[in-house]
Amino acid sequence: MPNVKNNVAAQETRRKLIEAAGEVFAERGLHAATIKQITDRAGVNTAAINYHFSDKFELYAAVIRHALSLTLERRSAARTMGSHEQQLRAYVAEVIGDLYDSSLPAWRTTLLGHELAQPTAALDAVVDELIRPRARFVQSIVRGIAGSKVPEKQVLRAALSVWAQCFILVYNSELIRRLNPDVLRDSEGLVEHITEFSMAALVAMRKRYQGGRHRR
Amino acid sequence: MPNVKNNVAAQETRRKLIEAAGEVFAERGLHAATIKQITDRAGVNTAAINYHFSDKFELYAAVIRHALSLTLERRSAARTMGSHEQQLRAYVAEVIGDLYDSSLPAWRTTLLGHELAQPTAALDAVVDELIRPRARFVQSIVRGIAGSKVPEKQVLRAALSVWAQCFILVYNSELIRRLNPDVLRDSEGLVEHITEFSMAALVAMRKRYQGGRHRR
Amino acid sequence: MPNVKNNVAAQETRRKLIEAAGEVFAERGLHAATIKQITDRAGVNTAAINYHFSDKFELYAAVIRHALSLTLERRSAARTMGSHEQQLRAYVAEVIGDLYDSSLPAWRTTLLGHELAQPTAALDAVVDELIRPRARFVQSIVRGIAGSKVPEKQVLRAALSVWAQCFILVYNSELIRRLNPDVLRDSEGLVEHITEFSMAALVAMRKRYQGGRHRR
Amino acid sequence: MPNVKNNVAAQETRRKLIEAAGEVFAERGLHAATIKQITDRAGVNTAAINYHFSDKFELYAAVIRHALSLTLERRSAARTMGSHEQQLRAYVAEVIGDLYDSSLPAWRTTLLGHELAQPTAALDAVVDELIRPRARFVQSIVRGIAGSKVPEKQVLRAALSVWAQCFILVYNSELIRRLNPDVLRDSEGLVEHITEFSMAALVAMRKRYQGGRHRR
DNA sequence: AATGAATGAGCCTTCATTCAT
DNA sequence: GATGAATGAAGGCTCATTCAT
Repeated sequence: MPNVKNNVAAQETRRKLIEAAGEVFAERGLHAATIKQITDRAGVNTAAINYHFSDKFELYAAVIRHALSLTLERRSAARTMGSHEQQLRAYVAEVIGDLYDSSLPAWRTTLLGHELAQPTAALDAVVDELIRPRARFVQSIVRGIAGSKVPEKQVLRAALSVWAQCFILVYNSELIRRLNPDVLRDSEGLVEHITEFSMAALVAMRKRYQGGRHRR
Repeated sequence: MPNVKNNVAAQETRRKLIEAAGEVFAERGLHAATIKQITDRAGVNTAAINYHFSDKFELYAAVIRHALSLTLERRSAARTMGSHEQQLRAYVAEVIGDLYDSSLPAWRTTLLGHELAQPTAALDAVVDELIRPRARFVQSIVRGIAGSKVPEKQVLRAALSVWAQCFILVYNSELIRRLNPDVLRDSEGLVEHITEFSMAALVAMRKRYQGGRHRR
Repeated sequence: MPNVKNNVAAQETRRKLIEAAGEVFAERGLHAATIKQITDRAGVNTAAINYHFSDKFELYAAVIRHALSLTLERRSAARTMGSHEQQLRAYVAEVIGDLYDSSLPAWRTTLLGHELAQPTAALDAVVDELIRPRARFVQSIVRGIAGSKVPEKQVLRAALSVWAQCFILVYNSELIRRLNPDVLRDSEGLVEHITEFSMAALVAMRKRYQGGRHRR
Repeated sequence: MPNVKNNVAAQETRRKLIEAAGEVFAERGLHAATIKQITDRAGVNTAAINYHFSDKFELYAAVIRHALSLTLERRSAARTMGSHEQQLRAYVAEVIGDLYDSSLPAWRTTLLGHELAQPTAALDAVVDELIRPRARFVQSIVRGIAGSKVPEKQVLRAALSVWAQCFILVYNSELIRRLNPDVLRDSEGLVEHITEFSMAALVAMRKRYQGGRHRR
């Protein structure tokens, strides 16, 4: 039977390690980060990683899982209610809001961005649990707005167009910051813009396919 | 001073090293890639890297520069001619065409994608020479389409929306392939979609700001 | 001062540790065996070894002492009775019987064999308490059979010849098993063979030195 | 095409490493020996082991192979000539002579003794190339002396008796030295003793089975 | 220009041991 | 008496780099 008090201390050590590892992995990447950098930042001994996570890669996987759970917890309950436009706006707000939620560690999106660019074995979980469901959700909204006349292929492309505008901001925010830091300052303006930009395009798409007047 | 024959051989060795390094860096990333993997693939001795590039990082920088030059050479002369819509279409085609040009090494966009996600000192060159000019060019097209009434802030956001749709496909193609491989099959369809989607949104934006009827 | 109940539990833990350690040390050797392997097999906590034996080497010494005591307990009372040949047979049976006594743990002879091949500080006890007394005893039997005319040097050599035949079987049984597994199947036949083989040689030696006809 | 001069230097480094490793492995055993102890004694860098032998275990295997080849080279050409007794004497002299050949490194038999007591993956080669052929050869000599009437089972046991007397001296010489150092002083006396002791026993065995007077 | 050999620095990991409970 | 947690020391190995040729 585990000692309760020690168990609490152990959980605290795990937490400190994951936090420190998240920062270091985000700064340097999986390979360039060293165990010593992580344990120094966490204020524990090097061997603690082996004790709590077996090895460096298992720690990395735990960090990714943690980053994932933090992001998933933000899922808005309100995003399936209201008009299509309201749903779209809610979704965009949810995704972009990730960037501005100061209660979440800043390394989270950076680290997931790395993982998406340079997949390790941990990628599958990220895609399956985070990316794909969001992409699917966008597809359903797009279908709702564009109407049933638009062929599936076009819906997929349009969903990609919508999703890309959000994805770029979250997972390539460092690049955006370099290109155009001002654009990130106004979170609500961004949400509004992406929603209107996409709505206009989707409504036009709907019209194009209404009454068989579509070109292709 | 090296004689001509040796110089030719040396150039050939450099070329082989850059080619091999491009592949290995794209597969594993800067830190995880080892010099031995690169020299083995290039069929040369380990010491050759230090001889030709002084160290591993210089080789990496040379590879990035090479990838950059290959991409920049594709710049279409036609993209500044014709109507705004034609210009937009030409631009989208140019960027997306990167992915489908089989005369270029496949590791090129992957490697640049890594660099954008996990910047090294080489990032500045990539942003300055490749990304920023393209972003600026998109802004000018967007301004042309949206008209002078639209505030600069909105133009920047709209340019981001257009640019994001292309960027995602090129520099996160591996992710797109996982999510929805079919969408990448039809290059021309993609170009057409992005152009129409963006045109519709931009035209709507123009209209919204015409005659002072705009909301914000 | 520990109470009785705990003391009994403590003795049980010690016993389990020695048993488990015997097996693991026999399988892997002193250095390759790890404390975790031992405590896992014993079903106790890692710290138990330090608590009961202060350190790994003390545990090893305790295991050797235990193996020694198990072997010494087998000493046959009958081996000093009867004719010289009977004594010899009794001795050979006693030593070889070690291998076939299923009430003893199998790791015992293996472990002692390791210790003899790669001495640690524990070797002295093994030689002093187990090996040397047996070697001396063989010498006395050989002297009894060969008679007083045979010079001491020859008796020592002959004792070595007798002792070697038994020693090999017990402490290199794994090697014998690889070379000729059948020979180990018939314990009684082995005892009989070694006795007869040695008796014939010793009797011949006695004859050679009788009446001053010896060569050297 | 490898540079000849460097190649010679590389061979010299390999030789120094094997020599040093032989000593250290013999002193401490495979696991207790450290790479640093070996490279320090060889006067080379730690990484040299990786460069020349991949890893510690491959070095160990190379050392065992080297020890084996040194021992095998001593195989006497004369041992299959002359009478059975002469053959037996030649064989015993060959095996025991191993111990007294000062041109051979002293760690050789110690190391092989360790390997026989605590087999690693390298054991197979030792048994197959060194031990088994010698055991077979002893069997053939024993058969020659004992005659065709003696059943195979008895020949195998007798060969074991002969072989054990030599084996003990060579591969447990450290133990013998502790028990009775004098006996090792006179190499020729030992050879003579083992030959005569065994001959007497084998001749007696032959007689016992002649004319069907044997007991079992 | 090119290469085989060698090296120093550093990394991940293991392990026996200790500490607090 | 027993244990979960933590740690310091050390080991094997990898790797970029350098050196001599």
